[in-house]
Amino acid sequence: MIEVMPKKVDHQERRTLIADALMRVAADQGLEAVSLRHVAAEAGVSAGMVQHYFRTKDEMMAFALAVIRERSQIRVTEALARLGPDPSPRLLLRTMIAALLPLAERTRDDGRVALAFLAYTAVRPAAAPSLREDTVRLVGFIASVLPGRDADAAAAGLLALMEGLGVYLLGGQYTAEQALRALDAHLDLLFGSSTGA
Amino acid sequence: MIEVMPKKVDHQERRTLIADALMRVAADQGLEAVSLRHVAAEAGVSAGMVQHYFRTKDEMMAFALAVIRERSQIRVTEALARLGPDPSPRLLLRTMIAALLPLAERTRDDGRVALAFLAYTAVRPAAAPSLREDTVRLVGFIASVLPGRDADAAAAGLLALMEGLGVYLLGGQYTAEQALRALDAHLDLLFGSSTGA
DNA sequence: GTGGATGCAATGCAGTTGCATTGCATAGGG
DNA sequence: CCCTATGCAATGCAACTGCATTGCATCCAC
Repeated sequence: MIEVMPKKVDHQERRTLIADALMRVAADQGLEAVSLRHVAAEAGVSAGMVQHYFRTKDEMMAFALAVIRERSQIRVTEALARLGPDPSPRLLLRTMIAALLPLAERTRDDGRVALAFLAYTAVRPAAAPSLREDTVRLVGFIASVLPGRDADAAAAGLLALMEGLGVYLLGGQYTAEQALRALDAHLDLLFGSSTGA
Repeated sequence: MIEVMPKKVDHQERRTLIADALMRVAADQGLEAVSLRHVAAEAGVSAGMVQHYFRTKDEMMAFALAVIRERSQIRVTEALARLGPDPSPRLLLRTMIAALLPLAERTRDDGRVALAFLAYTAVRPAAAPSLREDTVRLVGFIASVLPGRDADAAAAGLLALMEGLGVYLLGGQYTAEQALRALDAHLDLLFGSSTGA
């Protein structure tokens, strides 16, 4: 490696460990409960160590956000990989969106944190560009597999539908079944079919 | 009046004034920046007065949330009133949804605060029931004017689309034009037409 | 008047925040 | 064998938090 490294610990691993703790705290007490000491306690390390790996709180937040984005990517990739080769566009989209929705209890925590960050970046536009990038890429991809004219608007709509379903799932307004029914109904419209899932 | 009232000020008006300040603070610094003193300063009153009108911070938050919900109601009602009598279902829905979206700069602040509260209640389910109520009512109303079978799922989808558009508008992912195009495209699908707005 | 309720300001307090600083243990490289 | 870079703990600090308390000015009922 290039560095001189008279060290022994894996820097990146430690940072991820801390980011995990931050996400746990944020998931059940909100982003506003995230503090150096709080995160440190949750991670079972000293507050000083957190400061050692993140010189500032914002740096820690930014890293956590990056972790979340990365994990979403991975979830999608895995879900798509579990499909056979050459799935139908409709199944592809349904699988991808279902993978991103906070449907299971385990993924709800991630969703809560993501939602908190959404509100966070709506006010502190510092980290917004990266989210924007993700969205643009997703819209482009969805549009590329959608039939019909004006695929861009339809793709934007589908993505927004997903986001809204996610929000309502987290707020308890929709049940998982309702959300999936709404998604399937929308896919029915887009693909002109009337088959369920 | 029923009360003994040896007072002179309008209690409700003061509370609304304070809630306004809270919303201004939340809109451009986030809900986590909301504190008694901060809100008081923004409202141009003493911190003690804020405590006088809201015995606890949570009480103040709850009141602000109620104000937001009420204002949304009003915006919708006004927008619908501006339509003539007997508008087409499609125009009705489009008008209603457009009234709820943070399209203009003025309404973006409200949207930011609403989004913050969404994340807030996703973690503190205390105020969630009232939001749930709103959603159920909206879904019911939308379903009642939608054509086609499975109007419930379609209504849930349309509402989720709206919420997602709102989120993306706030995050800067979508422009107002993109959001409206996506909305219209979706309405096209629902109503089987291909006319624009 | 006078008594009591009310509107509001001011202050105090314990707890928490982000961050800077200091101290020390280790561990390779020279 | 030193010695310098690193990992990490501990402490300190000013700022801030929500809230309780106190004090005073006003105003209405009597």
